[in-house]
Amino acid sequence: MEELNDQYLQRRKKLDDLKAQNVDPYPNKFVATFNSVRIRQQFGHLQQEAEDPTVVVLAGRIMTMRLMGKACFANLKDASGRIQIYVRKDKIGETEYALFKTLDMGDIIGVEGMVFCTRTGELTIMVQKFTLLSKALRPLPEKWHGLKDIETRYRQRYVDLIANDEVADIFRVRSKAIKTMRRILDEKDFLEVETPMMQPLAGGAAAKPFITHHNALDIDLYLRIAPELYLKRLIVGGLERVYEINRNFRNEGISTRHNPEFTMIELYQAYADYNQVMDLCRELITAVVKECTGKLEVEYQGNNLSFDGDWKRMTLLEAVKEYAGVDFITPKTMGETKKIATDLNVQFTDQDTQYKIINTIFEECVEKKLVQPTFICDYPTELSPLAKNAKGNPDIVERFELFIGAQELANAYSELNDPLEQRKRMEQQLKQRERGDEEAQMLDEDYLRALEHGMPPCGGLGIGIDRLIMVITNSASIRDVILFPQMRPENV
RNA sequence: GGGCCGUUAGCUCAAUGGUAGAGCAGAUCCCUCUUAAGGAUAAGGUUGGAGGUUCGAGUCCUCUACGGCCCA
Repeated sequence: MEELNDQYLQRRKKLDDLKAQNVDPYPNKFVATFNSVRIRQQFGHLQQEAEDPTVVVLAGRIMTMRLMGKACFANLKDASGRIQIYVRKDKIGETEYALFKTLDMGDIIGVEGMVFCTRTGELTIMVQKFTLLSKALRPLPEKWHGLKDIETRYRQRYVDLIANDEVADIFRVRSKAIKTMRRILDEKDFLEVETPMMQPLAGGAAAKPFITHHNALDIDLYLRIAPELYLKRLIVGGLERVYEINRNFRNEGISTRHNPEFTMIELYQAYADYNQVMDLCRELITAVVKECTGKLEVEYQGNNLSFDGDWKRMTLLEAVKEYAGVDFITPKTMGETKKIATDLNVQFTDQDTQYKIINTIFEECVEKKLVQPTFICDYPTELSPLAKNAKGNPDIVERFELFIGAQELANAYSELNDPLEQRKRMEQQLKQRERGDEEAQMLDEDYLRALEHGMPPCGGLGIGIDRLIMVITNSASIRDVILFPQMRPENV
C-alpha cells in the first residue's frame, strides 16, 4: 500500500470518531424513494422559492459542499445525475448538524426532505434527516477539472466514473447499442447463444491466440479468436438463425484501436447470402446510430459521417484503384505487382502471393481513406478460407467488409458449406502455417465432420462492438469505450 | 520493435542550471440562498526510480519503470 497522506489520516480519524459516537459508517441498506432525475421530472415545475410538501428520500455521493456557518449546500451524485441539497442547523438540530459538518466530499449519504426551488432557481432538497451510508477514506479529484491523468483514468476507472460525469454516458450508450441489436435480432427470430471461449483449436479468424491450460484434462486450450466455427455448427444443427455477443481474444499489440480482448457480435442466417447479410448489417448499425444519437449523422474525429440512405459499395480492386491509384482490375504480373508495392512503400515478403500484396496495399493505402460507411466486396479466396466462391469465379469469394471512420467495423460472407472445398482450403491454410504464417488457420476435423452432415446455404456477419461504440461516441481510443482496458500492471 | 512527448503536493497545473510555487482538496476560525460560494490563518514535496555531469539539477546526460501519440 502506498504511503498514507494527511487527508487519508484525517478521514481515518473521523471514521474512528464516528464509531466512538456509535454511528455506523457502513450500514447495510437504505431505501430511497427517488433519484435525482425523478426529482427533476416530478418537481421541475416549481417556481423560485416555491416548495412541495412531498417527502423524498434519495441517496448519493457528496460531490461538493458549500458550508456557511449554520447552513450548508451540497451536491449529491447518483446514477441518474446530480441534485443539490440544503442542510440547516435549525432544521436538523444541533447534534445532527455537528455530525453533518464532519462529512467529507466523497462520502455517500442518504437524505430525506422536501423539494424546493432556491432564489436562484435551482431545485434543491431541504434536508430533514440524513444518514451516512459509506465513509470515503480517499479524497476526490479536483472538483472543477475532474480527473485528467489518462493512466489513472484507465487504471482506476471507479475514480474516473465518480469524477467525470461524461464517462458513464459512453457506457450507457454502449449498453443501449447492444440492447438495440438484441432487440432487432430477437424480432427477426434469431436465437442468442453462447459458444466456448476456451477452444482446443483457435479457428474462425486469422490471429494469434492466447494459450491456457486445463489441469484436470491436462490439455492446452486456446482463448477463442472468433466464435465462427461453433456458430456454424449450430447452423448445421438446424438452429437456422443464431447470434452471440461476447469477447474475442487476440494475442497481438495494443493500440488506440486494439485491445487484447474485444467484443464482437457474430450472427449466422441460414438460406441467406452475403447480400442479405449486408442489408441486415446496415439495418443493425443504422438502428444503433439512430437509437443512440437520435440522428443518422455522426461527428467522428473531425469528420461528419452520414448513415442515411444507401452506403457506398465497391470491390476491393475498385477501392485500390480509386484510393491507391493503382489498377489491378486489368491483370498484372507478379513482377509488376511487386514494383507497384515498392513504389507505394508497401512491404512484402517473397512468400507473399499477388493477392496478399494487393491486400497489404489496401490495408496501408486505402483503409485510412474509407471514412464514410463503405462496403468493400469481393475478396480473394486465398485470404478468405471460410467464405464461398462467387458463382463461376474460384479466385473471388462472396465477402464484404464494412469500413467506417477509416476502421474495419464488420466482416461478412456467404459461408462456405462444401465440405470437400472447405477441407482443401483448410489444408492450404495448414501448409501456410507450416511455412511459418502464425495467423494461418488450423485444420478443424470436427468442423469438417459437421459440414459433411450438410450446412444449409448461410450468410454470416461479425461486427466489432467496441469500434462501433467509438464511432457513435466520437471516441479516439478503444480504451475510452472499454471500462477496464488492458494495461501493464502497476506497482501498487 | 523504432521515434517523439509526458511523469512535480491527494487532484489540476507553474517554475532561464541558482531558496520548488499557485488553485482546488485537507486543517483551524468567521459566515443561514450557495452553486468552481466567500473571507482569514497555518500546514502540506525523496520533483516516477537509479546513476552521472556541475560549485549547484525538477531543469543537462545515461539507464530504467509507467503512460500517451505516431510509425512498423
